[in-house]
Amino acid sequence: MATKIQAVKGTREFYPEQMALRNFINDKVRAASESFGYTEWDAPFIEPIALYAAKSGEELVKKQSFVFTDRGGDEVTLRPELTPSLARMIAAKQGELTFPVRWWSFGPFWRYEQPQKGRAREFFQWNIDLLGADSSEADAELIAVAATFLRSVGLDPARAAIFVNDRRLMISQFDALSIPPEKRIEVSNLVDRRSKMEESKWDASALELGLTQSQLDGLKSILGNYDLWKESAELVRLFAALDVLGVKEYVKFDPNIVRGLLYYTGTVFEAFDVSGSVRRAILGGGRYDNLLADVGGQPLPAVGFAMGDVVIGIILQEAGLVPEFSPSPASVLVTVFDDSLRLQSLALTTELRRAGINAMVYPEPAKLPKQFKFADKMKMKVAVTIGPDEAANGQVAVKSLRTGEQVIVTREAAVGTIQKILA
RNA sequence: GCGGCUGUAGCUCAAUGGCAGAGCGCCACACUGUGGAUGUGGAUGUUGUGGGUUCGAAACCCAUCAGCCGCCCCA
Repeated sequence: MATKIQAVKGTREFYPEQMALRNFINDKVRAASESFGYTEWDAPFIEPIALYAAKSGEELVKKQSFVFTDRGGDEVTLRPELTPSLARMIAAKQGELTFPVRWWSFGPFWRYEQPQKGRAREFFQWNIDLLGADSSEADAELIAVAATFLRSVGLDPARAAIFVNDRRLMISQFDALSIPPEKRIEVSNLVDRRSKMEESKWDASALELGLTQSQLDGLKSILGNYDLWKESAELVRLFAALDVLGVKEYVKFDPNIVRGLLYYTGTVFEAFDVSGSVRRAILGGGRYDNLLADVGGQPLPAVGFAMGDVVIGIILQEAGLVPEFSPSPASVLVTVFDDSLRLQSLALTTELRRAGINAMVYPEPAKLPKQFKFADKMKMKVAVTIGPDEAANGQVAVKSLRTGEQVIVTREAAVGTIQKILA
């Protein structure tokens, strides 16, 4: 008995309809990236686990990686993120690359997580980074790329928004409250969780962390102050740049955005669907000026972000923004009337292909209703028939499946007639 | 890794311990040279999987797998 082997937990099978969505996202990602002058690149899909041990955080390495020992005895993992590979590849050619470097990538990643809506163990991720510039305008450019993508897929500012903050600003505010430097990470993590917790519980956690009541009050007033960006020279410059980049309506300052990753040093941002059912970030990123030096390269400022395909895919489907799926890339079906005429149908199909038309021929003689039903289900636009009458007169029957109109034309005029219908 | 909910026809779901069903879809025919509409007929299945309780289990119990929700983490 054949045993059914299931797909691995947390993976997705891409039937043609899902593949079309993946390609749609990929196409828009490419267009947004290239419109700002970014070049496509990629890294290996398997990497030494040690690559992530340095900077990615224990959670990611110990609990969320697909680790295994290869036949040579080396510990390797399916890549859980791209940035460490980027840092290595940049560092290796730091002397010969032309900076600033603008690179983007769209490829598969794996994380051993509990799968649920918006989260899979195997997913595709867009990464885009600008290395070698530390200006607010560089930060603004990445945010503008993100906004350009959101706009290009049809998500308007009422539906999707990018929230921005700056870690430098938050640190100066923490300092003003006399929050000790060693508590910054814990306080940041607490800020990160605030939107998911009840206020009283959140207050209690803050006090448990060792904050005084007046520090807590001060922190809450910071997190409620949406004009705080005016105190940051960097953010003032950033918003001025976003204005002339034409994406200001997508971007809002939010002091509650801090992001979990350790390596961010300045601007941080996250995009959310503000009206749908998915409560997860669409994309997230920021400035990470220390990473290159941390992996052994020369110090190099950098800014970038990443977007997974799962959340954006759900949002696009919910919003009805996915283009209608076309079951076949062929727009023309050539029917096969009977056994004696099948070669004529094959020959005509070949002619259509040589004229640049995607065309398929029914693979065997069958009742015409069956063949027409097939063409209809495949959403093809034209059905062509060569029956005994047409064959005897050197003609073909060309039917537009959209209008239902059929014309009999000479064999020589067939290609031109079909081209006219498809135009 | 932890806690909860769910799993029945291709899909959406019904059947609360007593013969496993409906709608949609699918196939055939009406229609031997033409799709969408309509009508008539037909097939759906190891009730996720394995065990247990019971005269009898889709239902109750245990285990396991998967999906979903939450925690953790994050794209």
